[in-house]
Amino acid sequence: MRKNAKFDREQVIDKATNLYWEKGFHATSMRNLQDVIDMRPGSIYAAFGSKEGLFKEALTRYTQAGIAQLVLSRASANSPIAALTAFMKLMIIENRGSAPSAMCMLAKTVAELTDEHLELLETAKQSLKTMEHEFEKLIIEAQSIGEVSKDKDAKQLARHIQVQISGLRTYSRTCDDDAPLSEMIDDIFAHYPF
Amino acid sequence: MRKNAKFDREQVIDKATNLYWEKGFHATSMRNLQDVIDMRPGSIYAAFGSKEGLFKEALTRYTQAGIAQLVLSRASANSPIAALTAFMKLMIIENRGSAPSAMCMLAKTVAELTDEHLELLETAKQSLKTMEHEFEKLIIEAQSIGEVSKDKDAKQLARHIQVQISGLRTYSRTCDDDAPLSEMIDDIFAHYPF
DNA sequence: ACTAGATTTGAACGATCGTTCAAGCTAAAA
DNA sequence: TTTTAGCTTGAACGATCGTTCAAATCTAGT
Repeated sequence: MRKNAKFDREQVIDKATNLYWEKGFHATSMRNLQDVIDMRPGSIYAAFGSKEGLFKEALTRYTQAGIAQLVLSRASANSPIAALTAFMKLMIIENRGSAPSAMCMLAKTVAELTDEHLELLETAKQSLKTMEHEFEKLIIEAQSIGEVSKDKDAKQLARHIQVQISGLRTYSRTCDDDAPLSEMIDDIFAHYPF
Repeated sequence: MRKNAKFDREQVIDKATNLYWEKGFHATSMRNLQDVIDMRPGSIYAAFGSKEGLFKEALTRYTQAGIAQLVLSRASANSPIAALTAFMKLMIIENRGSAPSAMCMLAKTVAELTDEHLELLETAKQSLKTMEHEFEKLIIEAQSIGEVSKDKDAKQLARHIQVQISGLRTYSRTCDDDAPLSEMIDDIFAHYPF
């Protein structure tokens, strides 16, 4: 006993996440993963159980990274709404070229998977709800400092943001021009329901 | 020659479209398709060339059906905006249970595919642009009858609708409740940018 | 240095993938 | 009725799929 795994679990999950994010669940083969994370099948199955198991960890990792990025955006912004704006521009515009996919991995997953992979589907749905709740917390903060009216329903506003992100990231796949995207993001917080 | 194909090409493409729409390109196997459309591989390849060829025809068929539905909505509505509202409620809420997927097949395709299937990806992107243009035509009609201000940019409004549809259909995958969806659709045309 | 137990390796499994094609069938033309 | 050209059939192809496991390797504890 006592022999510890020699691979860096976090690094491996990161690489797997990027591949899954780029190609989707079905188009990613275990052999693709073997190459990218530089592990042999036996080790992968010992560590993660199955292709689904590794994907599930990738979803979790992706969600944690998303929340961390939102926290980071809040830290470097002057207000909650400024943070949300910066976060959206980062996800939708700035990272468009460098990220594995312009799509949100969670949205891409709920779009791709069916009941055939119910557990993964539910995990992705739950993660989207988690992100929505993080948006809601920022909106409540905005209300507490008077940046957003207390008359508004924070849940409704959070839902609105979630819809806009999904819509804009899908739309960004069909247009190369950044300008309308940036304009639309600014408009979100300048008009109803804000 | 003289011997005609005995299968009904339109019916076959319809069935293939529904299967591709439900499962996506990669998760749909030629054997799944063989079962659903009741043709043997040789006939399928003679008629459509490849899995990609059949998918391309499915995308085209799906787009034509979408446009036809929009025309139908316009015919039974009193105004262009009422038509757009009805169309969105139909796509996003009413057909949610009966359609192969809650997602738009075009959005699902641009989310799933990468440059590895460039031709299909471009076809789907183009079809989304086509739908957006159809929305624009309805908005211009709305402007001509005074339902929408002529000061507004029809292209911008059409883009806005496209984003809302993608966003709402993705969101509808994560929530079972129809009420917020219906409310959000009504809100689109009651507030900025309309 | 030796042992023991965990990890890693990579060949191999049966299943399924997209696709092909020779043979059989069918129906219009002769 | 025979011919003939196009359509249909389904077995089969090589490739690749997700996964397994016995053997080799490694390292902490003695």
